Order: sequence, then structure tokens, then C-alpha cells
Amino acid sequence: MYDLFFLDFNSKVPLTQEEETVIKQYLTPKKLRKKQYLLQEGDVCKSIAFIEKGALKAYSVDDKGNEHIIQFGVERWLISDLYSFLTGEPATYNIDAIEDSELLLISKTAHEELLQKVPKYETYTRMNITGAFISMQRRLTSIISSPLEERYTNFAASYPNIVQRVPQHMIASYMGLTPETLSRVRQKMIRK
Amino acid sequence: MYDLFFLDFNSKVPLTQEEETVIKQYLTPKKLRKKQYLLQEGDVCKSIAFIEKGALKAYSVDDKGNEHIIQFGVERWLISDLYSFLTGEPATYNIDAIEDSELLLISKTAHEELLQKVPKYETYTRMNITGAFISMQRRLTSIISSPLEERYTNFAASYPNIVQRVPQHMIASYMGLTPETLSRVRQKMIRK
DNA sequence: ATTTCTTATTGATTTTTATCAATGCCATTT
DNA sequence: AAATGGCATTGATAAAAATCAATAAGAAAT
Repeated sequence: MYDLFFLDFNSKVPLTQEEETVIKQYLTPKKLRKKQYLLQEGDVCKSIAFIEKGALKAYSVDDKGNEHIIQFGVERWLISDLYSFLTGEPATYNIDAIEDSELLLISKTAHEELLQKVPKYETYTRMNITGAFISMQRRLTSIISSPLEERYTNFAASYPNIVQRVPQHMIASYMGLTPETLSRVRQKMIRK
Repeated sequence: MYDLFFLDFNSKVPLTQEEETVIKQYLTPKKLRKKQYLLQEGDVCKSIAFIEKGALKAYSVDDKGNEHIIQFGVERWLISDLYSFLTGEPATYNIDAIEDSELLLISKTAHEELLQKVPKYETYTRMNITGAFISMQRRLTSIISSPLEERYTNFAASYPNIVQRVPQHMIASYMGLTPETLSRVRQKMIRK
């Protein structure tokens, strides 16, 4: 249940056995069935979730009821509404499970105590957020500067596992397109 | 010359006098004239820059020679090609000065030694990157989910100083639009 | 087994945005 | 004072994407 988390942690910041034991005490396992919410817009985000198994999406919903996916999460990734988590403000995103999932939750108090007590946890956090920043910057660059086909190609090349596991209309949402448009872009590409 | 930097640092993580002295030794002041490069695509990004004065932009250039601005930076902000800085890979962004600017540079070795020697520097870094992540996430959400007018309104409300200081065609670039389109969007809004 | 739901595709049409081209303004330089 | 370059606006047209609507295939539920 904790395997992937510590695999990931150790790959970034090697831990002693004692440190692992301390950290483990702050983690709360949670299982989520497909379509269940981890977080609903308007609630305060109480935790950061490490994904041991499964797939989730974070998204906002506009006036017309359309979902706009801001982030996918699969094994070894973290998912959260970080702004709500850190400030205690109501969440602007929803998070739910695309597949049955197994998570490790880090609550606000756990997060704060870990930052205090385990210096390596701060390093781990810094590395995670840095990685997330860089990949989001890539995504943004691609959106503002690349033609559609290239954007899809890039995405598919960067996240082949997501393209396989997730329905196309969600990919379209993630790219800021309608499902119809993405379908047509793919047809064009296939014809080549 | 160092005032803003330590003002910002102390507001996030209070420092002792000794710590300030240590950190100061790792900072290199640099002045940049309008239009001068801090970084050119293809070069390795050698530093993170804290902006004491002025304004800069980070951008990529596409096949047709169009600039796509990924980030603006003004006083109290950091600017860099973080991926290049951290990995040593060639930069994919250019960074240059929109106005005459004064910077404090943190080199790679300075960054690494500071992370080692001054725990508060790691905290400061973590807070900075977290803030950058959250605002970029907002920007991305706005791009994939809001109509154009709203996006411009949001941007202008969030960064009034940038709207004032920076030519409109750069704002358009930042929003992923042509200057003509942004001009028309603004006309529509004014008429209301 | 059949019904329901989700998903993907396709076509016709409208809306949005980009492109191309021209103009005028203002600030700076000469 | 005239010339230059950077910038914003406007118009006409083309291209891209959204919308609306219909169909069909597959998976899941009853």
C-alpha cells in the first residue's frame, strides 16, 4: 500500500528506515471507486493525495456545465487543489476518480508537522512542486505557441499511458478543445 | 540594491542578520538595458534572477518568428528558465528586458550551496515555486475554460501594473492571441 | 437478452480568431 | 522640422474551432 510512495520518495531523497517509519505515520490510506469525489468545488481541500493506484482528474466546471480538466493524476503522482489546501479557501476545482483508485492522503497538519520535523520532506515537496511547475510550463507553452496537431502529438508522446487509459473527450477537455475538434484532428493525423 | 530581495525574503521567511550576510554573498547584481538579453534560447540558463527594478519577459519563438510570452517579471519576482537551470540542458526560452532593469543573480552553485547551508533558503525557494505554480495554474484554467473577454478582465484585474507598463501586443502574446484580436476584444469591452 | 449509458465519429452551419493590408499616432532620433 | 520605428486600430477575407444534430459501436447495468 505504501510501496510506490516510498519508492518515489527514495528516488528523489533517500530516507533512513527511521525516517520512513515517522513519515508513514502521517499518511492515511484511502480507496476511491470510479466516479467518486476526492474533492468538490466549494469545499476546503483537506489533503494532498499521492496516487498508489488508479487515475483521477482535477477540473473546473463552467456556467454551461462543461468540465475543464486542469490536471490528470495516475500512479506516482500527487493530486490536490493546492491553493485551497494551503490557504483554507474553498476549492475551485473538483477532483474525482476516473478509475478505482488507492491513495495516500497527507492532511494539512501532517504536511505542516512533516515540514517541521523532517527536513527531507521539505526537499521532497520542493522537488515535486518544481517538477509540476516545469511540466505545466511546458503545457502552457505548447498551448500558446503550437498548432493543434503538434499539441496533440506532444501530449501523446509525453503521456502515452494517459492517452491509453483516459477517454478522448477528457483529453480534449484537458487540451481546451471540444471532443469533436479533437476527433477531427486525430482523423487528419491518421490519414497521413 | 538588495533591499527588495530581503524585504521579500523576510516577508516569507524571517532571517537573522547573520543569515542575511551569508546569503548576500551569493548574490550577483546585474543591470540590463531595455531590449538586452538575460538569456538566449540554446544557451544554458546559468542563473535565477530576482528583479529589483524593471521588467522582463520570458518567451519562445516559433517557426514563423513569432514571440510567445510565457512569463512577465517585474519588481519582486523571479525569472529564469528553470528547466534549463536545473538540468543544464539548453534553454528553450529567451529572456530579455522590457525596461532598463536591475537584477540579483543566483548562480547554480550559489543555489546549491544555499540549499545546503541555509535551510531557510530552501523554504523560501519552496514558497516561491509554490506561488508560481498556483498562479500559472490559474492562468491555465482561465485559458482552457473562460471566454476571451473574461480572460482579459481577469488578467487586467490580477496584474494591473503589467497592463499599464507593457505594450498591448505583448499582453496579446501572453494570452496566446494576435494583437488584432486583443485590440478588438478591448473595443467590445469599452463599448459596454 | 435487452436496455441504458458512455463514447466516438461525421456532417452542416455558425462563430470565433487569424491573416493580410492599410492607416494614423506618438515618441525618439536625426 | 523631418524622418523613423514601434504601436494600436480598423477593414476585408480566410482559416480554425465551436455548436448543433444525428448515428453508431461498445461497455455496463438490469
